[in-house]
Amino acid sequence: MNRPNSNSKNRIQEDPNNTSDTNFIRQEIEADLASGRFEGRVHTRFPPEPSGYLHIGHAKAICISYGIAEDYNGFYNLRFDDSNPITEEHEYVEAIKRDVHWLGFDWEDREFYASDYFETLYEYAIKLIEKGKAYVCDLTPEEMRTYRGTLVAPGKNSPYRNRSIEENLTLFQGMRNGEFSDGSRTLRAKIDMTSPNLNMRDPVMYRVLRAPHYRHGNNWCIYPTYDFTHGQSDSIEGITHSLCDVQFEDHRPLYDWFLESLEIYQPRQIEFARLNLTYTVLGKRKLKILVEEGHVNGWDDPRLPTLSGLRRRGYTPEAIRDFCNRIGVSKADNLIEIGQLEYSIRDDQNKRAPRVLAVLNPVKVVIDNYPEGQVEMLDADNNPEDENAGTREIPFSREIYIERDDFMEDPPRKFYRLAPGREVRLKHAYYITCNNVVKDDAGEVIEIHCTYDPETRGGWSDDGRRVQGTLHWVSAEHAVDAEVRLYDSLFTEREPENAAEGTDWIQFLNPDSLEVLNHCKVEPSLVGAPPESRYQFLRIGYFCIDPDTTSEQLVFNRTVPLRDSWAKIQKGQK
RNA sequence: AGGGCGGUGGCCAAGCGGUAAGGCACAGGUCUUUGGAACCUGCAUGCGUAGGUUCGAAUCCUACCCGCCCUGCCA
Repeated sequence: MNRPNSNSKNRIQEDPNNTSDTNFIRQEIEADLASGRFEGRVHTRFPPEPSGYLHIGHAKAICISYGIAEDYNGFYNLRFDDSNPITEEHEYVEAIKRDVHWLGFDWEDREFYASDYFETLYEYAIKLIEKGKAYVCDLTPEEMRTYRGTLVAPGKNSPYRNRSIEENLTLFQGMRNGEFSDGSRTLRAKIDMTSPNLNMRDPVMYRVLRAPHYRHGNNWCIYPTYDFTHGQSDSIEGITHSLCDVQFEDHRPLYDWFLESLEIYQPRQIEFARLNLTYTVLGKRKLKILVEEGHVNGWDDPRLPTLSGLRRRGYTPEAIRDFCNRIGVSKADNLIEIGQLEYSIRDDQNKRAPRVLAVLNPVKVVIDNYPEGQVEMLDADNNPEDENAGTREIPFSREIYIERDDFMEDPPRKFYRLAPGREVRLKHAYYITCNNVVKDDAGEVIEIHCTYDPETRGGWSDDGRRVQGTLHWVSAEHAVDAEVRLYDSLFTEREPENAAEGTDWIQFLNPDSLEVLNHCKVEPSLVGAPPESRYQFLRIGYFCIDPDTTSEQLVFNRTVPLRDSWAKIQKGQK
């Protein structure tokens, strides 16, 4: 990792869009740096449990923890908090690593697993028993709940709380040796059953659980709880700043109690608010339900806010990091509008995505005065926002497809597109004027007849003539068929989880979140593009090649539509 | 109800006793071979409420109101 860095922080502070440069966490870290609290070190970590895929909320956490380590010239670890063998799988480890790398972060050789600390944790537990600070308890789960008390009533001491150190040592060894049945005994911290902080009411440190661990097989039949694992893991790794969700704020006294009782190195935990997004759900359990109950097609369904879903949808890591920088960091509850995320990908793709012509809902146009059989290759710039993007050639011929929405027989005011008697520009090609239309028996327009002006090649007119509209098109003879998947929000409610008292969020799934269009017409240059290639379909939106694409069939995902002020005008007219 | 943490424009978010940054959204406008982009303009006499301290308060004090989290041998 680069050492002294005097520039990266300044670079960030110069970016007016970045609100993270002055956030309260950085202020605390700077105070620690100034006071020499951690000998000037900054060492953070991202501690996922491998029981699901990463989502945009994790991206926020990663950007905060890793971004801070980078900016203060420190280090960051990736640690899997894998202390519950029931829910964890190796598949998730791989998926998480892939996503973190994809986001653009490299933890180098600092990849750790809490489960690798099991032996140390076991020794820590014995140390607490020896200090009289932990005891083996025989209460059943139900009994323990009763003894714990309530939010307003204090708990009462377990009848097993005063076992001798010797007996506790023997019993705990017995737990490890498999002498007791699952759930029959626990090791508990001896703290204070009357504490107003429920986490301090003699929390469980170890449970008996005969389940194979994905990394350690059947080596263990007792597993430490998260509370007894997390803080010590940070300590073992020499983390200076443990940045986490505000939900762990009242666990901090417990972590500190363990660390102080164990007399081991103590990191500083700082909490921030988790991300919430409109029209979706974030939260491992809910996402898992969507995937496992088949409401979506896997963890990488483009409608999901998972990183793999966003990737498949066409989001770039740069756009996601930009989003995370823009939303800032605080402790206040928040609900970010999905439009904020969309802004970041549009901004990113506007600068980078090659423009191509594609017609999603085609209607044929015949240019009556264009020579039959003639084909011209026309120059088209690949990206007007990028002067280095170059140009390509696209074929033009007598019959083309245009968007059905770009023609109206009886247009309203402000409709700048094709209509009988109207002249419009075909992007990169010619001006055409509509003469008449052919309809089928149902009255639907099936063919639009036009004439073109040969003097307007390239889309220019020397006589100063102005046309109101510019249409995208594709030569019928050269067009390639494609499947295009249009996505809308996964939920119909802004806050599916809070939409109605006592209702199930799943009922707010949007039945129209996926619309598949077949026989869309795209320009031939798109043949052979690899998955994840991203384009702007001119005048429509940003699209990305889906991995379902074969040599026979192109499949595109719509990442996000272009902003559409015509749609707004239409809405206002209704 | 006990504890913890929050409350600055529609959504985020700076602000740290000297008179409300910025982004998204929205509304106008300029420009335009994408109704895109870019550019310009507008958008909190107000910081949960009520008092108080002060020459001066979003910032300090007091009380109250509202929201979120905590009663897994999940993380």
